[in-house]
This record gives sequence, C-alpha cells and structure tokens, in this order.
Amino acid sequence: MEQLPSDVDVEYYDSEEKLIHKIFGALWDYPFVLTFNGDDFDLRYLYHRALNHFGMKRSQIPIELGRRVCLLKYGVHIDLYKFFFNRAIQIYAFSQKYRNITLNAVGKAVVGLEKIEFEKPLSELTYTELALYNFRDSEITLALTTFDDDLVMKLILAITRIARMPMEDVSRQGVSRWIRNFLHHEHRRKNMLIPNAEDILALKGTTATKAIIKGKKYKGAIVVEPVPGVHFNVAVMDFASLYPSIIKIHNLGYQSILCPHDECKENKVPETTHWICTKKRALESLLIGALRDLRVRWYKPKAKDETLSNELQSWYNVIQSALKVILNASYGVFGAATFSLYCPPVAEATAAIGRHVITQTINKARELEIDVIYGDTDSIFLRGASQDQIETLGEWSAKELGMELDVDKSYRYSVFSSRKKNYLGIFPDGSVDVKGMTGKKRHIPVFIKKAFDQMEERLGKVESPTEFEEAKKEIRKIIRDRYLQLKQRRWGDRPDELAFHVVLGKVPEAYTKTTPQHVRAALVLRDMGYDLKAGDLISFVKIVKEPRVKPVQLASNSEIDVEKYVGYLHSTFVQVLDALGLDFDEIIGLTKLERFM
DNA sequence: CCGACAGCCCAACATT
DNA sequence: AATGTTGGGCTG
Repeated sequence: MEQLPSDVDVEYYDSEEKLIHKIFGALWDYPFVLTFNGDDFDLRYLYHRALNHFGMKRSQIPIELGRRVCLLKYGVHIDLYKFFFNRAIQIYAFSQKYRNITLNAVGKAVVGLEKIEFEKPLSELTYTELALYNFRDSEITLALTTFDDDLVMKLILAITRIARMPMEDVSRQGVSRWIRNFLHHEHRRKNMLIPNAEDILALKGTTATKAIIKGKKYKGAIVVEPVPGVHFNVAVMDFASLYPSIIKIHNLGYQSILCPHDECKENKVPETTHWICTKKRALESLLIGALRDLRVRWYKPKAKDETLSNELQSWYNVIQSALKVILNASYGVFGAATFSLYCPPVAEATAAIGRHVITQTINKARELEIDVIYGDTDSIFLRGASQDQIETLGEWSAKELGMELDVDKSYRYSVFSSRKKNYLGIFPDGSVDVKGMTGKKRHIPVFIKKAFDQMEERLGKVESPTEFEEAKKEIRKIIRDRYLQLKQRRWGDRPDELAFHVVLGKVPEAYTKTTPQHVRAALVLRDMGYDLKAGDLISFVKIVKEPRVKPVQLASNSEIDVEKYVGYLHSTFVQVLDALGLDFDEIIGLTKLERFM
C-alpha cells in the first residue's frame, strides 16, 4: 500500500467533538480555505454537526451558512467545484481540458493527480488508509490552485479587481455576474442611474431579424460554404476580438441603440431596422472597448515581453486571460434574458455588423484575386495568397473597417468536404488541426477513433500534392483493415472499444419527448440500482436485438451489431474521403451493384 | 438562485 | 417512407 509522506503528521482524536473543535480552530486561523464542494457538503456538514449534535453556539462556529453557499467568518472560502464548473472558465481558461466536474477528473486533467481508489467502501478503511485518502484529496485540492505559479488564485484575484466583487462571489458566480458588476460599478462611479431590465426591454424592444435556427432570438454569424477538396498553402486570417471590437467601434450599448434623436436614425445597422446614436457614447461601448484595448495593446504584449521576469510575464498573462474570458462573453450577455442589462437589439446589431464586416472582407479578398475557400464568423481561409495580398487585405481592413485583421495560422494544406464547421488543417510541422469531425468527437468508439488517428498521422506526412497518391493508398488500407476487423469481429475479448460515451443531459426521467439511445442504456443501469444524475457519462454498445443498445458492462461480443458499426465507420470517414475523391463502399470492396442489394 | 450567444452536423426518435 | 424534432457534440 502507498505510504503517507514522511512530513505528514497524523493526529488522532477520540471524539468527533474534539475533532470538530480542532478543525474550527483552523477555520478561525487560515486566511484562505479551499474546498471541492465545501458549499454543499464539507462546511455545511460541519456546521450542522456542531450546532445540532454538540450544542455549539452560532458564534462559536466559524462558518456562515447561506442557502447555497458556506462562507467563513474570518477567512475566504473558495469552493473550487463552483469555480471549475464555470463554463467560461472551462472553455477559455482551460480549453475544455476536463469534462466532468469531479475532483478526480479535474485533478487528473489539470494537475495530473488522481484520487486514491480502494477496493472496499470508505467505512471499512483503516485509519491509515483513511488518512492516505484524505491527504490525497487535500493535496489535489491545493494543487488545483498552486499549479502554474498560483494561476487559479491569480485569475480569481484579477477578476475580483476587474469586476469589483469579493473573491467568494467571483469564484462562485458566472461571467454574466462579473460583467454586470463591472458595468454597475462604472454606472455608480459616473453617478448614472442603473436602468431596470424591464425598462430597457420596453424602450428598446426586441429583435428585428429571423434566426436561422428555430427557437433562437436573432440571426447570428455567417459560415461560408466551404470549397470542397484539398487545398495547399492556406492562410487563416481572423479579426482580433471581433465582437468586442464592433461594440467599441460602432458605439453599441443600451443607451445608444435606437436612441431618441431623429438625426441618428440614418445611422442604420446593416440588414436591420436598428440605428445607433451618433451623439453620445454608450457606457458599454466605452468600457468593453477599454478592456479590449487594454488586453490587445498592453497585457498581451507584456505577457510576451522577454525582457520582463518570468513572474511578471506570467502575471500579465493571467490578466490577459481574465480579460479574454470577460471579452468573449461581453457580446453574448446582451442577448441573455437573465442579464441585468439585457438588450436584444444590441446583441443583434453586434452580430449583424459582424456579418457585414466578414462579407465586405470576403468581397475585398476576391477583388484582390485571393481564393477564399472558407470562413466562419470572424475568420477567412485564403488559398495560395501571397504575403503582399495578405498585407494589402490587412491594411484595407484597418483603414476601411477600423478592424485588426491578422494571420492567425497557416496550413501546409487543408481538407474540406462540403460540410461547414468540419475540416482538417495540416500545419507546416506536420501536426494536424481537426475541427468538428466525427472521428474526433468524444462520444465515438475508440475502435473508430483509432483508425481516424492513423489517417490523421498519415495526412501529417504529406508535404506536397504529388505525395498525395501514396497517402491515399495507405488511407484506403487503414479503412479496409478496420472494416475487415469489424466484419471478422476482431476487437478484443470485450466490446469495450466499441462503446459510445454519451453524457446524460438530465436525469433519465426528464426525457419526455424522445428516448435517445444513451437514455435507454441508462434506464437499464438504473434498474440495476445505479444512481444516475445529469452529467453522468453513459457507455453503451449497439446490439442487434431490441432495444438495440446495451450498457457496455453487460454486453458480450456475440450480440454486437456489426453493420451499425460499419455505418459509423462510413460516416466518420466519408467526411474526409469526400475531399480526397475516394469512395467508402469501393474501398471496403463493395461493387457498385452490391451497394443496391 | 445556477444559467453569455448563434450556427452546423449527425443519428435516432416521433409523427405524418 | 418521408419529414420534422430532439439531443449531443461541436465551431466560433
């Protein structure tokens, strides 16, 4: 068994009451207390035990009990569960490194530490085992804030200062609260009235465009129809912080949109009936613009400034990341009904101007005789553009649009089918950028992913168009091999690698309109006594018999529906084969005639 | 009291 | 059998 580190002292107590007193002593003493789920469990539990079982007075308990939070009377309690739960933090600070918000999953993904697993239930552990278990938990929890030179604490501190909120609130609340507090504070500082949400809505109304997706409030970004095929020498240009830049340059805010001045009504937002004030600067435009400029012009360059010490560079980097998180959300909040300065026309105008910007840029590129092969929201993919053409386009954008358009990345070549948000880009060093492809999605069986990874690796080795023929041959082989493996049912002793992994979006009973397959599998598990919650990952395989799915734990090799998996192999690879001019059915040896049989 | 936004792809389900 | 809807996973 593992040993406790030699510098760990284990203290024994002969009563729970003494133990609680000791813990409370620490809670009265430490300036910061970190937990993972302390709001809902640890601190709440301690509070109730102290109050109800040991008759302690509230004044003796260092914990302040809230409805959903537990704060400390002396120090700052940060519940890291809430912080890592934050979607904006997950995406922009940790780029989706972790999916499940459990101490084990986050610890493993972020600091490479896992919880200790025992064969027996916690109640049967020896004291030493329990100490080991607890020590590891606290080690992970602490490491989640100390890693990377205290990155998480610095991030919380930076947001605390931008949003002017206590650290307790910053670590628990979402990005819309941060932005709200930031904007509210500036209203007060300028002695401005903070409007009621209903008043903004009544005065500025709702949206004027029709969303492409049913159920959405307004029309969003443009996605350019890709030019299918393999394209060598591709430069990807994008606008730096497109939406925040638009908010800044086009004076967007609840005050300026649909302002009362007649003379502003000419200042229309393209493709809408909205107009924007030409007389007075909106506060949001000013503030979001200021944050954007601070990030782009000060914190980002400083973070890369080699003449500064590493510590200082890292601090600048933390701030620029904090600003990035806030800026990325700064447009979306105006379209969120829960936001206190909710103003749909502002969100709508931002997106509309974005469409105008990207459309004009594409037109200009074509005017400069550059091939635009794809684009999404704020980016354009240019094939075979010269340095000169790229510079000209960038200068044009700065001059005519007032927007910074730069080369974000270059691909040796890229692979597009006719599908949007779905492509491969091969970097000059041979590494591969895969976007939106089925073969990379996390719910897809490992068995299929492996073949996709092989193909990816092979594509990375292709340097020029002439080398493609050889690569195509090998890719055909990769696919055929995998197909034959399936047909001959060679996937191992257990069907583990054939499992799909899908997250339960809600508790199984809450699916009333349809019963998706992962829910069918989940219901089987629940009948066996598993407790299933929203967010749980369900692993299941496809079988021949009804109900066509089975939790992977219960499935045996013989019942696997091989044809279904062939179908998945097909749809995974057809996204790439389309572009390479290859045919799946032909690869797996079906003649044209057999396909119709 | 937890919730930033829209657009796209795919498979399976439900409805006609 | 064709069509629309739902749900999950993704891009930006």
